[in-house]
Amino acid sequence: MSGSVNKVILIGNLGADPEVRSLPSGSPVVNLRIATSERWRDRNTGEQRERTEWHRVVIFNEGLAKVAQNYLRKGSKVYIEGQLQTRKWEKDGQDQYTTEIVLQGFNSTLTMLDGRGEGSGESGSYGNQGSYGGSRQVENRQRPSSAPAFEPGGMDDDIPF
Amino acid sequence: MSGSVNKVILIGNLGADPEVRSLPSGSPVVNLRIATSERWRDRNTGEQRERTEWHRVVIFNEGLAKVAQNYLRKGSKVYIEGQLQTRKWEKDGQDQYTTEIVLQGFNSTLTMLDGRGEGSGESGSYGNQGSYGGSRQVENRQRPSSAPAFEPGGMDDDIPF
Amino acid sequence: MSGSVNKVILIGNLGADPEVRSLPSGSPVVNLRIATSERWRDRNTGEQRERTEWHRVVIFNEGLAKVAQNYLRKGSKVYIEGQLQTRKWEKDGQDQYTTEIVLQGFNSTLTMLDGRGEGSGESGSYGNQGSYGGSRQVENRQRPSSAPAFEPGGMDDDIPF
Amino acid sequence: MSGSVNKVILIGNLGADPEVRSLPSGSPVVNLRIATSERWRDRNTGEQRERTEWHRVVIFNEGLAKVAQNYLRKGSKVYIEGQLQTRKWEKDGQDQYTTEIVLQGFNSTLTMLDGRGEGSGESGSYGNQGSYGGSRQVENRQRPSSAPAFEPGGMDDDIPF
DNA sequence: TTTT
DNA sequence: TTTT
Repeated sequence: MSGSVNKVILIGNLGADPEVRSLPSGSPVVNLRIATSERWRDRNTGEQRERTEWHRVVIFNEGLAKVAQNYLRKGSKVYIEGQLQTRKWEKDGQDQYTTEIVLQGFNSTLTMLDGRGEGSGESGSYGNQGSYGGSRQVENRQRPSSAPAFEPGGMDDDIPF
Repeated sequence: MSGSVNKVILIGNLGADPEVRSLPSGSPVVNLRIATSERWRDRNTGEQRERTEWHRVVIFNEGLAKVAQNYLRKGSKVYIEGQLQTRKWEKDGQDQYTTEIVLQGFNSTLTMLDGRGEGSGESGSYGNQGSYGGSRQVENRQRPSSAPAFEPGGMDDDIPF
Repeated sequence: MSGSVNKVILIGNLGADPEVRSLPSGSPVVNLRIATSERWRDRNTGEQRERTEWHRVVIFNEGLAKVAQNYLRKGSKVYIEGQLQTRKWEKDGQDQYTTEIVLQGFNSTLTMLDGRGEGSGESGSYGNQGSYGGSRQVENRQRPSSAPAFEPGGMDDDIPF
Repeated sequence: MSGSVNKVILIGNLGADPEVRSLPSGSPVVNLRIATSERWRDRNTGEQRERTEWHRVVIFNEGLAKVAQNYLRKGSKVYIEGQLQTRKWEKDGQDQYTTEIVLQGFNSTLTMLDGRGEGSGESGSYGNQGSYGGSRQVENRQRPSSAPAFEPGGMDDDIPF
């Protein structure tokens, strides 16, 4: 089927430092554990309630994997855009299924929302968020850099809006 | 943690008719199986490849549950907005985890993208999409119906844009 | 037409303190100016480039309007979900059009992404982000608070995933 | 500023055939007019109300521009993901501003939601939606085509979910 | 100017 | 007019 969309948008905090592996090809793959929480007041008891959801994020996109590896730490707050994938594996001869948010290729995004990588503390130096945004966009950007993005006029030249 | 977002957006087709259950409270709960697919050309072999992903959707929102029950069928194309939740259950004494897209409360959406409910054929009469969009929005809409949504002016009254 | 979606998602910073007005009904309306920026490296010159986009946000949703009024300040970073609306007005007898991101009713969201309301400094006490998330969700939440959200089982009871 | 997001998601119908122009560089640029509508029941009068919003979409992304040019017609239903940009122009010596949804570079999407290109009728042959999805993804896809996307295991090898 |  |  074409005409389908599979998109996940998360804003949350890392529950642990990123975990880095390598594909046989040498490409880095980064796994993140991200928590999102919601709070609400119970309608019956009136008390404050909270629910935390944990998400598995897998980054295949090389540029984003490097960003994650270099700038994210336990506690970092991130914005993520990826897609849902469920994979099957076995445990004691029994099928298991794991659903992950995959960042791969176009239409994947990772943006740091704190400039500090606050959290674990034992982090070392991993720069600021600016260097990442730039590097990622370099590889995907397509607008001709020398031409203006828009020219006056458009669909209705006389009454352009 | 506050300041988090957990959002899933899907456009896909139902792999089966909706499955309706009832909560102890009598509220309907609807389960959907939705397929999203992507196609691409293999970089090495040049051949066309396709991957289909199956998603579990659970609708707790009563208005949306009724829409799903009444208007969706196997093959229906839908737009869905919900959130990720993973629940734990047991099988043969072993923990299992299932991740679902939950439509519940505010910020959940379900929109039919075909006016026919094409697919199974044995569908019977389940109306058109218009009746749903209306009914759902009735219960959530908040703009005072008699007042204009906007008045001229705003942050910079003289140079409003 | 049914079957349509109109959604804007922004993460950016307020360029000024929120501007609060009141509808004839007494309901508060809050206007925000939000900046989003992107940086990239120019393909030809290799130099760093930046583009900032300014957005007009209008909050009709009462709960979110109060949050904005109480907790946001110039410089605050926010996540916003709303919809596009263009309104027409006149200036010197000439039609003008202004496009805004409207937060109104269901499917609107405003989330603070910094816990401090940093920015202007002369802010006074406007609490932490947690108090907002809760209050908003109170008015929209629908899951019965006493019942478990999920029961084991689902569409395929034996092979639940 | 880094750490910002500027995203628009639309599902709507074309109010007119796509309008194709060319940049000085020869790259095609396509303008679309897209309508989104919402219906609700007036709380006071109880009558059905409808509001249609018209959006200007500008496609700079070459692959998506070709898809739009070849497969979209007046009446076509599309899913669009782009970003907001407001540009300034002059009319009778007075500043005017136009806000558009721009599809450009990574993180832009255009998906046909009807397989027919229904609408104008005088369309000629513009294939099916499949050919587009493929071609677009070819140019952006990054997963190594020969390697499995996932290997069993992950962050917690023993308790993988 | 679309669509239902 | 924000932010880095």
